[in-house]
Amino acid sequence: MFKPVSPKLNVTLMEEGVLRYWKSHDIFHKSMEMRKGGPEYVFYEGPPTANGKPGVHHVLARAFKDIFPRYKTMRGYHVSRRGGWDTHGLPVEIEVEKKLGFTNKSQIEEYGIDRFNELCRESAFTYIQEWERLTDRIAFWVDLDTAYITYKNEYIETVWWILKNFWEKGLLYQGFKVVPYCPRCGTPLSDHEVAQGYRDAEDPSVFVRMPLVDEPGTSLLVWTTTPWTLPANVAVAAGADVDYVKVEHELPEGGSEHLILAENLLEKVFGEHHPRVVERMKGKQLKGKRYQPLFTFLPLEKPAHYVVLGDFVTTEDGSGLVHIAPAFGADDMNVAIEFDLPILMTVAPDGSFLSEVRPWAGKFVKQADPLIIRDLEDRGLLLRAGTYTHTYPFCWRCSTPLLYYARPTWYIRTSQFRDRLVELNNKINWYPGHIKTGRFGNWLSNNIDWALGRERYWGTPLPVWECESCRSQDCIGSVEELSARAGRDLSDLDLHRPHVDKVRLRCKECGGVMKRVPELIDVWFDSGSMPVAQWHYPFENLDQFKQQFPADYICEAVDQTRGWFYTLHAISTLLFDDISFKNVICLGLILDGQGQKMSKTKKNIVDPWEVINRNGADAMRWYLYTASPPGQERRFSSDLVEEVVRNFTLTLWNTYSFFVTYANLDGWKPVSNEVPAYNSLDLWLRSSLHALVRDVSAALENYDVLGATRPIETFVDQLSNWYLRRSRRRFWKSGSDADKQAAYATLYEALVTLSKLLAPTMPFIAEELYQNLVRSHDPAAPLSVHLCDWPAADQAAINDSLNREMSLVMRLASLGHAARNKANRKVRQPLAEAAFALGSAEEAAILAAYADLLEDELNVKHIRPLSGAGEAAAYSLNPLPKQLGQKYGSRFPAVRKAILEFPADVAARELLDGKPISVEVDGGVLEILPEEVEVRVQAREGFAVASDGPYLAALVTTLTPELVEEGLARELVRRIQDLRKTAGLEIADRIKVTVKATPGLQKACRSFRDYIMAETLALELTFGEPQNEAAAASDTFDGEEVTIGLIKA
RNA sequence: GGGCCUUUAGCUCAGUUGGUUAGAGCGCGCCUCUGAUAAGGGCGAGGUCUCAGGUUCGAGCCCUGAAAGGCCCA
Repeated sequence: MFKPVSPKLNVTLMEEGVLRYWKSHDIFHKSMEMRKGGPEYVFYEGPPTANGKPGVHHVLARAFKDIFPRYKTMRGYHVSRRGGWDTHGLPVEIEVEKKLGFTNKSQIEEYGIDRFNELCRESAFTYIQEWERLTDRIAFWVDLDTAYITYKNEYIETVWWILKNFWEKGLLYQGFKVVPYCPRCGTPLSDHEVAQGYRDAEDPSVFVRMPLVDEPGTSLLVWTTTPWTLPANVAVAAGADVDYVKVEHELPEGGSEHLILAENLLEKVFGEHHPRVVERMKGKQLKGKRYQPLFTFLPLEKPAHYVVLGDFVTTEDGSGLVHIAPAFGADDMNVAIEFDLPILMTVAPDGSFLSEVRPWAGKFVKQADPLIIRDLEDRGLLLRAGTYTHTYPFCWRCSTPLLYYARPTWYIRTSQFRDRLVELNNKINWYPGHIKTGRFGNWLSNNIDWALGRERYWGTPLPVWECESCRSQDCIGSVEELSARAGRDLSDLDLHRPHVDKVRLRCKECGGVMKRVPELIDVWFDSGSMPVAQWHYPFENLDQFKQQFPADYICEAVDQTRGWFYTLHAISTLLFDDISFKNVICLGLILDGQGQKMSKTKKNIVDPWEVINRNGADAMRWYLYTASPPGQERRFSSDLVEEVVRNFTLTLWNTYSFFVTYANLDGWKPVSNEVPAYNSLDLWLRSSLHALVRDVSAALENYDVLGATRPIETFVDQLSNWYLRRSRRRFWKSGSDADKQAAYATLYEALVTLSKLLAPTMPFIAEELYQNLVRSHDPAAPLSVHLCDWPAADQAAINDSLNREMSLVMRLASLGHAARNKANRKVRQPLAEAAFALGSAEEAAILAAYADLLEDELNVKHIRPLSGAGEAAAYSLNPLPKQLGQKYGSRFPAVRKAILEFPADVAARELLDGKPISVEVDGGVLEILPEEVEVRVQAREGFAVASDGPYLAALVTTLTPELVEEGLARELVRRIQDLRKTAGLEIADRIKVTVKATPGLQKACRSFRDYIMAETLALELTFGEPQNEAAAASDTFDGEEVTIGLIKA
């Protein structure tokens, strides 16, 4: 016996039961142990931060992460999937700051970094239980017991080891990074803070002459809205492919000068009557031209004041020549690094000019703007000054205009590896493919050095110590090294601030005291180090690391292209000259039902628990897999998930429930030692099933999630709504013949195979089916579907022509139904004949082979082809453009015309017979093949017809008294069955029926007495007034009246 | 401003190397089937395939440009 299955499914109850089963049998760990010794499949978990609640987007990522480890396990791979937690960084600090009511960094220092970091350590796991609960509930199998944690000393030590490696290769250096900075608050602002403070602002707009050194009388015309940055100018940037012109500009005081600017901006700068163009050139021709500096307040340590090229140069505004002050612009700084330009720092951290900038020393830079403009004017360097309105960021706290301001920081010289990063990226398999050369590839080929330093508290400290006296620096790569240098055992030292800051080393150069530099490192370096640091490599676990590097598969959302995807790739490239992941699925964002991004402020966040509690984790997962290609953003609402349950889960469930119900009634058991007597429907289903196994397997091998899921939906639909619908009678009939055995065997095979195909994607329902269908009869079978081997496609069962035949039969059935509808003949009324017109002789044979099936489906007594001679009233020809167009190209219109002018009935006869016709085109004769023309037919009067392309269904709708009687009998059966249901009888209960009917119906009832009794499982059928104790009902139909009573026999 | 993605029915999405009549599901209306079904079937309403050019015998698909939306970066 199978466990009885109700057609009603309580999804959450079922899933929770499965969860308990997995837990009590420790299935997850068994799935890993079982495959020990098998080939390794490596999955890396991109560590989430547990200081916020998990949301739908986390379910998305976790759902996609889960598929392949499960699939590969079933394929025999050993997949240890270690979890991980990202614990450092600003988000954690901000939460703690909020809790403490802090608004700036000095409060943290007053409070004590020690205590502050302890709170951060706790806060990092505020929602750990939420995460564990959700991870568990959605059946993301990841090993959280052994999860790596980025704040552990061992983890940090490996990160130090990596940094030391970079240090020794000369890749770690100190430079400047331009950040949005509030001069009043004295602090840089994060992107998030900057975004809050954009406003329209009016700034100066000045055009300045920069006279060329080697071409007297010629100046570059340069535009800026921040005159205060001009004293820090070191270069002018031009666009390589921008068209520039040299113009002859008349001076008001007489004479003329030459100015260089972008051609596109001539009119914007000078108006319609712009000066005469005397020369044209591309930006790259300007490269290297030297000009006289506007100011010389600061000494230059490197060559400066020449034209460089920058891809950020546009011709929207200004002159197309961009003034470069590396200290005050991010683009400017990148150019400075690229061209090795000096960086002139003219401004103090409070926003005032340094004393070296003599005329304006101590003045706030924005207030100095007018003075600088006047100075330039006095020296004849100003062409024009005006104002310019644009959006500009202000401090959200104090409304001071922000300055872009260079702060000293540490960099990793990743740009040195730019080409290698790109090369290695070519070895990575990206989904969707465009990320590889698009968003990620572009990012790599424009790689700039990684700004590593952070002036914060909770994170991995930069292990660089600097000598107080000689400024020499050392990088420390392990605790052991630190102990040795410090001259004491530091193995118990917490490597976080402030403890590590207290460690002083002796300078190797001068014997002075070395202190650690104040910076932490970018938290992204932590997670990017994860392939190495999770194992505390190379201090231990050398084998594990080797075995688990690189990853076969990682999966995160698209926002990680410049996050984790990049840091993983950059670190492994610099460290090992190798990739760290082979296949990656890059997910799109989740939007709400209206296509808006989910955000706390919009209050449109969908709580995953709401969805899970209502429709279950399987349905949620399935929706995420099937809704759209993985890389695409997807709308999400719980209504859409509910649709999955209704259309897919319940269809599958009810097929399963049907099977179990009848298998139990018949005492059917799975047997494997004999080949069932399959009928054509069985063969078709098995052909589809094994094609499905083949296709789903191939899709999973290719990381094609859509291809691994949508075909299953189609199959389940056909299984339920065609195979089962057409096979029901085979299960109903009493006894146990070979045909019935074949039906059971086929349906059973389909359901068991489906449970395995669904195991990676819908792990719960897969398990539920498997337990009842397999485990209940085979105690020796694996404990769980997730411990099973992946099914193999039986190539011999796959028969493509069978699939084509059946889809023709379905199409004809559909046409038959349409014809019935048009004739207003309901299906319950049997009809004498249905005739079909077909496209070829071959198709006529298919019709004959499936005549029984169609007769049953359409409730007609006889199925046959439409006779060409007497019944087809008219033919028309449809020249098929695909075939003919490809064959004849531009001659197609003429060929088509010739075919349409050919006598249609003559052509039809030949073509339907499989013979070609000859038509004359442009004086030549062409042979047109049957497969190149579709023959359409119209039936003569007297049929109810429906057609579709070459196919036509024609019904004979005239009714004989016998047909009418049979129709009535079926009506009666229908009503008795309804009554059985409402009376609450079991499917197999036998009944006694009493019928009181008007004469016509009573006569029909007598004629079809056996049929009625067989259909309704009636042991007795009597005529007369129903007894009092019986369930009874009265009804009127087709002009007849009836009262039915029934009682359980 | 740059890069990438998206735009097909009221909604969610398919749409093969370009083929003339652009599909499915949900929702809506009418009809129908049913002792597995929360379902199924048929018919209908609902489309300027975002727009404009171009290539082609033929464009939802290819090319160019534009618009709108999204993400990332400035």
